[in-house]
Amino acid sequence: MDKETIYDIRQFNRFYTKVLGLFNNQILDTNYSLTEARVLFEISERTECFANNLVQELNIDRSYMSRILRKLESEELIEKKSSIIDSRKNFLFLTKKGEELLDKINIQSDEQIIQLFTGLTSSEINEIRTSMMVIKEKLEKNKF
Amino acid sequence: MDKETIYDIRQFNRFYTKVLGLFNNQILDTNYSLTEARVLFEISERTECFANNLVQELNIDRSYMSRILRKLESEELIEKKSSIIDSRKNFLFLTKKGEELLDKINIQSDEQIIQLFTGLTSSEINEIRTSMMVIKEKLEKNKF
DNA sequence: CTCCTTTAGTTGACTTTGTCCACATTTGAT
DNA sequence: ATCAAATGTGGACAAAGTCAACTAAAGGAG
Repeated sequence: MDKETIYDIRQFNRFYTKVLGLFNNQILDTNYSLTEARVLFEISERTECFANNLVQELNIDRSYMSRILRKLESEELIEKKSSIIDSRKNFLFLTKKGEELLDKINIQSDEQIIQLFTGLTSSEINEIRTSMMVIKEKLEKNKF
Repeated sequence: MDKETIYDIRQFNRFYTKVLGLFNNQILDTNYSLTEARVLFEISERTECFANNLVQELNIDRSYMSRILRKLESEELIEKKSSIIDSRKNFLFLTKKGEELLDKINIQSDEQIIQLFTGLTSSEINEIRTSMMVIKEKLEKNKF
């Protein structure tokens, strides 16, 4: 890899840090943090979800995850149900209230995306989309 | 924008959060945080740099920035020199020691990039690079 | 089965990171 | 001359994240 390529990639990384930062700091008008939102999202995406899946997927310390989950449980956004097969594990799932919150967050997140792209032509949007998929597919197959 | 497009973009954002997270957690064998590294980087990139530039570019609270700068100064990585034209402002610049640290961080960052891309062919790497530049240019011209 | 290692999750104590607000000083505009 | 806005500082605090020790259960190997 030549210097220019590395330079461009690092520049992109700095740039995209800023883009993502924008979203994350627009902490939506719920009282929940990005991390909590991501936890809810991951729980809803999985048919079976344990704390440890989240720890790995979101790269969060397990003690910290434990506290996050306890908080979400105390606010009745999720429920834990101990597994019969392996009683160390707890199945995690969203409550009705948790699903509603996630819906709300999803709507807001979609709107953030729309805002970011407003002003671009649909062919430009498509170019970006395609570019994103290229990056994701190639890096994913390589490392993730 | 249709639902599928928004979906793909959000998926990319989640994915790239993970990629960036990898890097950020690896500021390893210096005792400095990613934020401190970014501050040093920005100071070195600018011919004239004031605290407020950093606050805006890096999206960091100004009281927090004040403390970061004080820490960096106390460790002799940067120096402040009060502006004659506007005595509220301090010119910021790297000391020799700061430059050396930044060099070290840059080398490590380059290596992280190389690691991430090892395993891909050079045409794949080029596709990714081009894709990144498309995304950056289009979004930058639109919003940033 | 028993012993041992590994895995899942919890807790306490702590550090780091980030936020909010009030404040001093200085500048620039009217 | 006055007043609003900009720049940076400091106190007090809250949120986010880390580390080590611990319980308890599960999965072997012999």
